[in-house]
Amino acid sequence: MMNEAEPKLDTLHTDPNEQMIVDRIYSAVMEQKLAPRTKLSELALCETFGVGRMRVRRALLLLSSQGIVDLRSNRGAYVACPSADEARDVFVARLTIETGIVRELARGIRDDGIQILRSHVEKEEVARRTDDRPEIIRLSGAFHVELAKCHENSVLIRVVRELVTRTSLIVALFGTNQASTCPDDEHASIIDAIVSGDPQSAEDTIRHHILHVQNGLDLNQSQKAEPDLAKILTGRM
Amino acid sequence: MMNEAEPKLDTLHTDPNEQMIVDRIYSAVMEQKLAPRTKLSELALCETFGVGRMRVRRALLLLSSQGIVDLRSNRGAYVACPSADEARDVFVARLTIETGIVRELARGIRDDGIQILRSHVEKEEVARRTDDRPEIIRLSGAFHVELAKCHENSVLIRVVRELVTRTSLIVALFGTNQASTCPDDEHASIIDAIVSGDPQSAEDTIRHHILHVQNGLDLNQSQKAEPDLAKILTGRM
DNA sequence: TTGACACAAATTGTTAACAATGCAGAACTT
DNA sequence: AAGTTCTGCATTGTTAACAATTTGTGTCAA
Repeated sequence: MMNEAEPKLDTLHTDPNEQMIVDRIYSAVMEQKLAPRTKLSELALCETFGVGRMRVRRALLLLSSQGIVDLRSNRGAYVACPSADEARDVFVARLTIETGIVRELARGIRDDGIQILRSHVEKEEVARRTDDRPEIIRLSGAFHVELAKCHENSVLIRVVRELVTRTSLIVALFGTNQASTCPDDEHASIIDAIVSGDPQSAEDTIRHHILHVQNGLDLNQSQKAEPDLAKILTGRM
Repeated sequence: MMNEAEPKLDTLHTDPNEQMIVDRIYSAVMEQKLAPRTKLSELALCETFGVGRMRVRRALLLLSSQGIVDLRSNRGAYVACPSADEARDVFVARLTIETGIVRELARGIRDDGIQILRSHVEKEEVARRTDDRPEIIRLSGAFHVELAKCHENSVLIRVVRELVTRTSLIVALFGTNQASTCPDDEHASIIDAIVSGDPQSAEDTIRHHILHVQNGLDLNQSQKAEPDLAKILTGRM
């Protein structure tokens, strides 16, 4: 029996449908509790969530359709391992979509939206002061989803959530030693730019921010933990 | 026995996987061969594609995750019937994403990309001259996907394809009597704006175009063929 | 005729068994 | 000892039967 690292997913006690399973894995990836290339065996997920194989397989299919999971025929499901090209695609797509979102928000945002964003940044600061690393990572990505939520557009929310999640995988793979998450005060700057009402300024700010994250990566070098090594490490600890 | 309109899907003779099934239904919806609220019974799809129920159910799940199909528990799968709110979301998302795409294309587009776009518009004109309505509809949507393809970004291509398909459903539901597809020469104008190299002009052109399509709809009125009536008509012809 | 109720048929959802594939370790050869 | 083949085990893929729900129909009563 293998004793590879178990996915860090708390067991549920309710009766979850496949969307709950998808969300749980989604969250785990976003919080970098599930590393790229982690094997997601059907049996393990069945036991973790207390459901039949069908539910698990449906959830895995949905996850694979969003690029979060790689489904390899007859070999199982693995947390996705984006290539450098895919990573670039994700960042370009984020630039395209998120700049559009903040430009529109700069033209008019509801007051409660601003409230939510500011309190979100506050939470980030708290997490940073208490050095709660998982929480920092989670909130850091969630901020961008909150921006999309201010737009109140179901399509954009879904797309941004997908892209933020994939960004987590990319950072895990290509991140350099330095702080590999969203820098400290840039989220606050984005809010300020939105509130100022200048679309161009808002666009520039978030573009700078996203590029900042991308520049913290090393997309030209090989990925961390190439397949063979990872296999060795998980096979025999 | 019901004698409702059969889905217009030619039978296949190869051994398709679920992605092929998804693509076929995708195409049928984009070409408006499958109307909203059309029931997609598992048995019918199994026979049409010559596959087992599992493949069909996986395909339907994928389609539902993209808003093309509504999966109602214990009642089956139906071609999606977007609400007016969902329709607005789709158009806002298209504005956000497609303006971003053409702005970037205006900053630099490969020559072969221009070639493809121009020959695409030519095909549209041919189809229009020969009054090939299904082909007009198909090409009209496909143009926007081709724009995304010029960007060579897998994420954006996928999202645009989804949105264009959903737009087909929306037009089918909310379209007024008039020409409910992309107007004649606006696609050519978009190409010209891109080639001119002025991002702002390109953005304005495609924004105008998308809004033009949206204005051809009647999103405030009730949808065509409200549920009850449709039920009556299909139940007893 | 209309409505309610009951039953039958059809369709979807779930489960479990089976088949097929890949993987790992043992045995064998060189 | 290194490499190769073989065999058994574990995991995934598929099928088919079964259960549950909805839907349509027919009967009956008001």
